[in-house]
Amino acid sequence: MYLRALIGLAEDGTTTCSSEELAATAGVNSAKLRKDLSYLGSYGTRGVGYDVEYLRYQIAREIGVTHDWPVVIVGIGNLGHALANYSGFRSRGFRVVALLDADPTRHDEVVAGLDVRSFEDLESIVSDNDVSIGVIATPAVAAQAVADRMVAAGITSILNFAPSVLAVPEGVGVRKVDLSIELQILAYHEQRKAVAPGSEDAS
Amino acid sequence: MYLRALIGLAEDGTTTCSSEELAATAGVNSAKLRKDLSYLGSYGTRGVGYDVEYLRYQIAREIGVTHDWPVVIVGIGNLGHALANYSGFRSRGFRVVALLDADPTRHDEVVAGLDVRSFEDLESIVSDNDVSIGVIATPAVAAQAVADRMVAAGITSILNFAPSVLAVPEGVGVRKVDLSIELQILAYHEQRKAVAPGSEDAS
DNA sequence: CTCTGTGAACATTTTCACAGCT
DNA sequence: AGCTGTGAAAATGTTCACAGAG
Repeated sequence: MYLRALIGLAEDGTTTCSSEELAATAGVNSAKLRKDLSYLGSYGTRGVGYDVEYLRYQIAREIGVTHDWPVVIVGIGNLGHALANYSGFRSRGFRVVALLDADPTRHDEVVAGLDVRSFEDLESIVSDNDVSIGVIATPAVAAQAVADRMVAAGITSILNFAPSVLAVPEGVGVRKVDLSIELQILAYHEQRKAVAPGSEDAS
Repeated sequence: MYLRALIGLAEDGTTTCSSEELAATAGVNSAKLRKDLSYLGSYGTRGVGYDVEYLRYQIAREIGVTHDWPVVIVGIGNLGHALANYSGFRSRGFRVVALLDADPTRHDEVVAGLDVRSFEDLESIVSDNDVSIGVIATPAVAAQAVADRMVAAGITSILNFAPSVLAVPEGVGVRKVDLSIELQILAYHEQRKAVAPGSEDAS
């Protein structure tokens, strides 16, 4: 979040910023921002603030986005399509090296300049491109099998868009994005507003 | 999460479950699950567990997904496309009533059985369908303007996929989904593994 | 005099552990 | 006997408030 905020400031031509400004841009409290950044080291200047470019580089280095990470996407339905075309990945240091789908009728398609390949090619793609991050955009029923195969092929981080909890071995990282849960959270607050109008936060 | 886990159990024919089982399905600790559910009331039976259907209904009622929520999606690029077609919304009580895009060349298109309409129609659509939830899938630069217009039209909850922090009035709920941040978190853990192999969690 | 970096205070979340219901 | 519901404890996260650097 801070990295993105810094990139935004840099694009606006800002060279220096205070914790207050950066916190506002990122949408957090300035004390929290300073505490968070303090864990990385002392990259600010007292009485002045932070140098945007310098801090940006330090954060990028810390979180490991100074070099490209090759990524494979499995499941080229609507969501896989969108992910393959999502420019935010490329601009943030991720390079989609392959799109895989179990459905052979999709293997003709070219999406985002890559042709959709067979899921059978997973192992060779992973070893050839040294891939350690996989994205699952399949239906829920297929997700666990895809994850197992990814892990067997040597992938150690999985971003899961399927609405299912994945069981993976120790040492494999999984993050889940569930679009409908986000909407349900909004609906919950909507309902509360309707029932008891008054105190409500905007987070 | 618990609701989804319960739906999964119900589909498998399970009629009763313990906090241990449900927690495992949802991927959390059983004590946490019991504490969470206790805030809703005492819907379990000591010595037995929870009735799947009963608990499912109680949670659905609590979070407000017993009736349909009309939703509008603004920005029908790749992501908007995917969201419009995402079956998870419909099955979880959300009904996409309109797809809007500022680009007139897209107004011919029919996506997911709905035709893409002009962003100018926002106000009438919101009032005609009593919409209180809006989804922003536009580029970052357009997001704030779209949000402002949504709020003016009467929308009080926004799901934002654009990588920008939205400023909204008190009382308007915003949730943000940033796909590249999730990948960055995985990359961070990958880098840590490479540097200092050993203790690593699989969350 | 301004703004960072940080110990200490405060707040929230998670887990433990067990009383008590069925 | 088995499992929920829940106080109390532990862990974690956030904010305050100020010493001290520039």
